[in-house]
Amino acid sequence: MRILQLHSNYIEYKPIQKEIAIAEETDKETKRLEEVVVLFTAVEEGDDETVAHKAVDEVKAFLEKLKVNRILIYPYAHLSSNLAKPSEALKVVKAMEAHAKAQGIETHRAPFGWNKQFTISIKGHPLAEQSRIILPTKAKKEAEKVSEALKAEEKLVSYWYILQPDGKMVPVEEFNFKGHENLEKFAKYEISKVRASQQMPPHVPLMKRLEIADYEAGSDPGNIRWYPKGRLIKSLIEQYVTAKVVEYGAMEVETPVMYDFNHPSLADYINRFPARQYVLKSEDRELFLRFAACFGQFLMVHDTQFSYRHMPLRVYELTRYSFRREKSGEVVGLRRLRAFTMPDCHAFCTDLEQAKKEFITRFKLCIQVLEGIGLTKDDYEAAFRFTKDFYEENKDFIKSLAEIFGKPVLVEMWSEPFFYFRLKWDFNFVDNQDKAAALSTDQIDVENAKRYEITYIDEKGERRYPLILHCSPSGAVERCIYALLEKAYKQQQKGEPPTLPLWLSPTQVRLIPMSEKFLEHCEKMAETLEANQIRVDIDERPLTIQKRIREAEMEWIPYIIVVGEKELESEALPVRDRKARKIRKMTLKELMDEIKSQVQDKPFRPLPLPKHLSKRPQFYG
RNA sequence: GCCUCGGUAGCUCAGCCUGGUAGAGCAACGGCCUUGUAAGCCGUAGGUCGCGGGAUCGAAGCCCGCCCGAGGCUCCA
Repeated sequence: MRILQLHSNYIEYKPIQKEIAIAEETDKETKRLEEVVVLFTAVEEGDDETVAHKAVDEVKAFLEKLKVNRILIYPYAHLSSNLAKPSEALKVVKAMEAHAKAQGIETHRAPFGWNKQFTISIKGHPLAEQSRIILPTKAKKEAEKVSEALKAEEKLVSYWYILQPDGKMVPVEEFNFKGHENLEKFAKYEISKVRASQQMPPHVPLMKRLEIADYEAGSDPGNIRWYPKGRLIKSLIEQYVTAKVVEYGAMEVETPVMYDFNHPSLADYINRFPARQYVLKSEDRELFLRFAACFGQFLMVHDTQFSYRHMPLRVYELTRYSFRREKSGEVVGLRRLRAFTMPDCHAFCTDLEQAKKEFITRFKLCIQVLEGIGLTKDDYEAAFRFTKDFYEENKDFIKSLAEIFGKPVLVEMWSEPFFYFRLKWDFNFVDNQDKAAALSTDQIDVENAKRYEITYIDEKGERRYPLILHCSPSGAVERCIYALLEKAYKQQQKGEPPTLPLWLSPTQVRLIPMSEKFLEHCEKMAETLEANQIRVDIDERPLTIQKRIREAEMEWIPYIIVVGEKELESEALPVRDRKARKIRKMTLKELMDEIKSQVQDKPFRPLPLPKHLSKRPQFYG
């Protein structure tokens, strides 16, 4: 809303003719007001009652200064190029009038929708002429864009159970959680939303101190800056997940990050997905940033020729980025971001039988992927979510999933379908604040093929709609890193040294020469290690050994070797092994074999920083 | 988004209540030390006290608004 506020000796105005259909009724008499503050007001798109109140409140504060208590609200479109619809504008203007009257201000209002003639005399004092811009509080503006799914979710009724590996389903309040403390925390988090956090999430100081990632104040909250070490870790996980999904049989593609809000299939889908979007304007279009890879892939497959012979048809994209405009109070560290990297893999299946089979393949794939990243079943809990109907018809199938998982699973059952899927599972990491965050997930989608007009040709030559499985095999990559850091912190709380998996450690081996004399020997060792695809660096700074050891330990470096006189003479190196918490005598060859055996099936990238510590900048602290 | 708390040197923080010359440790930089497995010593430099406004002779400090972060609420594919 824009207001031109004029402290006037008098104003005279006269309605001449109606400009729009919804113009208010009025007589065409000349009106005159004296000693009045005139508010020429333009109502803009997105303005609402709250804005009207805010505007009046601001004006009121001003009136008190001027010691005036008479206003004229004068609708005046020419102040803005982004006007609200007349019907909305009239509502807002009326809200201003009502609120001003309620505040005890003598309030007059010129009719809305008329072409008017006016004469005004403005007082000359410094405060007589002012302009104001009142913006809607963000909440209100967003409320207009909240999807139907979000609204539906508010009304959603869930029934909670624990599904045991043997297939028995027990109401959650009857389940004995002994030995399943993590599941208990997860269930509480999901159901009662109770949590007892006194501290800030430990991964946040860790991600900063380890120079992995940090907040970027120059962006929107939840958009993260990645330092070289973090970029390496993230990149390795990205490569790993992609390799596993390709191995499973998916075709990797790339699709746009932004889409037309008014595209018919998309607009409809957005309303079935419980998330908020970033919206941006470009020329006359309203675009939104994707929150998953579904759009691009569906639009692509819509144009694809395929039959039952090609199915299940598997399409994959690593979205860098997916955007979700989470509530600001929810965005935290690497747990919940507004821009994140998510592998998203869809499988188009002929029928429920094929979908179920594929679902099981992917379920196993996800367990494997997380394991590779460094998260075992002990680190996360599973939730299965489905409609009652689906469960009744597919009991054995759901039981078989629980059996594969091998641990009790939290079940959320809905009496009616609210979303576009009928069955969904997710793996959830429970962190040091007892909060849960979903990692891998898969869903059976029964709606979107129709919505996007995706069809395949069946054995009889007829067009049919496939079922679509949506899977993120690892969940957001940032969230995996969050889970690894939180897990490391848990280790530390138990008195163990915190570690990252060896294949993700930015430095795998650090060499510390006793003095310059031994630098050359270190260089040779480093060359050998590098030739074997091991990330090695050399701390040749003129600091004490103790200090350099300490810093290497604080960086969580898995292997540290001090090189001095003895190492020139002997093959046996004193390797400080972080995990074993001791110095192990071994040859370089033995060390290399040990490392290779641990990282063999994982991708490799070279050291992301200068090899020599003396050449290395400090990104944080 | 709401409520509460916080934002002071690159980092961690003191100073704020009770207004009057901006502090420490770590890091950086310069030097000494030449080191055998988690902090050696001395020195130098480093600050729009988050941003904007207000009251005051005078603001890091008091008042108001905004931005960012944290905890809680809410929400969570």
